[in-house]
Amino acid sequence: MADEKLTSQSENFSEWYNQLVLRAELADYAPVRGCMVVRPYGWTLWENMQAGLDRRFKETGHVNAAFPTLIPMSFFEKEKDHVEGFSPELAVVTHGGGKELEEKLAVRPTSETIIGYMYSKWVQSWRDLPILINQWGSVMRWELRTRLFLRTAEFYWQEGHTAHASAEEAKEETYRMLDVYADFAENDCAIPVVKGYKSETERFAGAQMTTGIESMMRDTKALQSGTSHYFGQNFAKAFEIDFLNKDNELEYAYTTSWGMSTRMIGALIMVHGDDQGMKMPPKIAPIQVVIVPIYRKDKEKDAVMAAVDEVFAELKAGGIRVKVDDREQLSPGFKFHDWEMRGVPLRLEIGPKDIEKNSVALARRDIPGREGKSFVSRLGLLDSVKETLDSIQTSLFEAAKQFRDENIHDPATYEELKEVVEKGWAFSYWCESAECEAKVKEDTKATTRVIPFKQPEEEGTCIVCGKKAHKKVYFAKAY
RNA sequence: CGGGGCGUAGCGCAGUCCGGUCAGCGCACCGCGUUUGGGACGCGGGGGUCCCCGGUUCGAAUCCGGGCGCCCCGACCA
Repeated sequence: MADEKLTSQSENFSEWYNQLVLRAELADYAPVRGCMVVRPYGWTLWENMQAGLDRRFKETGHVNAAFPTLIPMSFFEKEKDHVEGFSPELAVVTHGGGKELEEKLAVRPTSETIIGYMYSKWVQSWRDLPILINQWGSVMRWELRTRLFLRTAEFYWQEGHTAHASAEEAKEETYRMLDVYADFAENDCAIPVVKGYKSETERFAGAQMTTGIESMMRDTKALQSGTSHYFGQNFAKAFEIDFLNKDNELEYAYTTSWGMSTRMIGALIMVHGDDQGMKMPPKIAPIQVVIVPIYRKDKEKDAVMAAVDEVFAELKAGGIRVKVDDREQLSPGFKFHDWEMRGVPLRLEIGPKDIEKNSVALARRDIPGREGKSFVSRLGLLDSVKETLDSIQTSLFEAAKQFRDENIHDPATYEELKEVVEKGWAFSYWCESAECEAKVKEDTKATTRVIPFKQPEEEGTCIVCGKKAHKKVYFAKAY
C-alpha cells in the first residue's frame, strides 16, 4: 500500500503528479524506456472516455476502422512538411523473419500517410465522398523526454481521417470535430477549454490549419488536449486522392484529421487534482460511488453488511458504477484516504448508527473534510446519489473554470507579460509574426497556445513589437 | 543529446568514504488474536544473483575499469 502522504502540489507539482499516477494505479513504467503500462483503473477511465467520444463520432456520421501499425518508409517522403515534422521521432523496423527488410517500415507516429494511400484507392468519384473514418489505436513517437500519460513513446488515442469534395466541407468538418472535443472535455471531463487556431509555428506537420482545445492545469501551465487539422489538398496531392467532380473534372480531395489521446487522463489529473489526490468527474469515473462498511463486532457486521448489500444492489440497478470496499484488514480511515486519492467522487459510509436511523453518510470528494459530509435517508437514496453526482460534475467544472479565469491576465506592457506568464496565461494582442512569437518564447519559455475563435471587436497593438494587431492570443508555458 | 541524481526484499531507504557479525530498517506480504465513524495494534513468520560484466584481494554491496537502465532539470513534441 502507498505511503501516507503525497508530495503536495505546491512543494513539487511534477512529483505530486508522478506519485499520484503510480499510487492511484492508473499506470506504471514499462521495461522499455518511455513506455507505460496503463493499469486497469486507468484503462477503465480511458474506456469511459472512449465511450463518450465514440458516441459523439457516430452521432456526427463517422465509422470506425483499423489500419496497420507498420507503414512503408517511403510514404513519409511524399509530403515534405510531414516528413520533416516526423522523421526525428520515428521508430523503424529493419528486420523481419530474421532477414533485413528491403524497405524499412516505420511504426506509425500517426496515420495520415497510410490512410491517404488507401483513400486514393477508394476514391474515384464525388459520389465516393465524403469518407468519414475514425480509428482507435496506438502510435509511437520516439520522445526524448517522457511523462506518464502526458508524453510517452507509445500512446493510445483515436485519429479521425476524412476526405471531402470541397474545401468548405472539409473546413466544416475540422471545426465540427473540434466542437466535439470541446463538448466532451467540458461536459464529460469537466475541463473548461479554449477553442482556437494554432499559430503557424505550432501547426501540425503538413496541415494548412490546425485548431485545438487548450486548458489550464493547476500549476497554471497550458495543455492541449485535442486537435483538429485541415490539410487542404496537401495529402491528396501527395497520395493522389483524386476524383471526378460533378462537372466531370479531375480534382484533388480535401482532407482532415483530428485526434485525442490518453493525454486527456493527464489533463484530468492536473485540472482537478488536489493534495489528497485525484478528483474524477462522475460522468467518466471508473467508480462513481464507493461504499465503506463500518462495524465493530461480528453482530454489527452482519447487520451492516446486509444494509450495504441492499444499498449496493439498489445503486447498481439504478445504473451507478458502485463498489463495496469490504477489505477486512483495513480501517475505515485508511479506506477514506485511499479512495480520495483515487478520486472516487462520492463515498458512502454505512455503520451501526446508520442502521439505527435508516440513513447513510455521504462524503463528496470535491468538498474536503466535514463540509462535504452529509447524512441522508435510505429512502430515496438513489435520487440523492444521482443529484449529488450531478452536483459534483458541475462544481468540478465551475471550480476549474474559476481557477483558469483567475489566472488569465491582460498585461499592459511586454515587461508585464514576462511577469505574468510565470504565474498564469497572458491574453494579449499579437501581430501574428513568427519573430514576436519567437521573442516571447526566448525571453519567457511561454509559447502561443491558441488564437481563440472568439475575438474582441476592436483592433489593438502587438504586446511585443507595438505594431497594429488584429488578433488576441494566449501566451503560456505548456506541457 | 548535455547537466544532476540513483540502482541493496514488492515499495521506500540505510550500509559504500574507511573491504572482514552488513544482509539490515520502515512499509507491504503470510499466520493468530485484539481492533474498525478520518491513515489500528501485539506476537510470530516468509522473502535478496546487493543492476550487469570484468579486475584487485585470503576476502568485495563496499576499491578499480567497462557497460546497461531509470528518474529529475534544459533544447523538440499529442
